[in-house]
Amino acid sequence: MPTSTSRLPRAFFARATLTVARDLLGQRLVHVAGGRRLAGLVIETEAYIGQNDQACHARAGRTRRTAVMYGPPGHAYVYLNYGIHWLLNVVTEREGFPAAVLIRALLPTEGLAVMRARRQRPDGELASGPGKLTQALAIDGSHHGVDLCAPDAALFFETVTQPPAAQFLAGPRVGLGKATPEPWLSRPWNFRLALPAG
DNA sequence: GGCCCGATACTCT
DNA sequence: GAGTATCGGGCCC
Repeated sequence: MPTSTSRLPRAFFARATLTVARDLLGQRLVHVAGGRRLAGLVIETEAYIGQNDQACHARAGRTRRTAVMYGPPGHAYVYLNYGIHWLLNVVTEREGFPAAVLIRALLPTEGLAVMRARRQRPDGELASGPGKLTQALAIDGSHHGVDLCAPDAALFFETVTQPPAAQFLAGPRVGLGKATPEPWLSRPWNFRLALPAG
């Protein structure tokens, strides 16, 4: 039972990326697909901040793929990784500055039956990774560039007034290739909630 | 439980 | 043509 139905406004995303990444933990990502709510609490995020960040896709400047990251905050930056997996990010900071938060894991809360059918995996692996959660919530390239703050958006974040009891952890970003130089490789820009039993 | 490795397609050099 | 913000199967403890 949702404790609130208010959506995270654009002002939430128009802040420092590290702040947004931390504050997104415990909030709810919702995709209304086929008339059903597919939703989960955000339990892991990762920040990618600006052209100087050598792990950020915008490190080579503005290209066709990264143009969305230079746009207004609150929009979805979705891209295909390894030719197989869609990864969902939310654009942050002011328009013109390329930065985003990667949503890396969710705790599924609504639409479990749909997610199980889509994933064909144990419940603990429905959305426990960036490629897994997009498959579970039916998020793909068609969502690239969509405004998550639009009143009629089918994909959006909801405010959770009672986040789950969990320990907050920060650590280095995951999955960066060896090509990523220091200090960017070890910046603790990965944030997660360690839930008691999982 | 762990490690290794192939899949697969898109972006930019 | 190389590299990639991953996943899951196969294999071996």
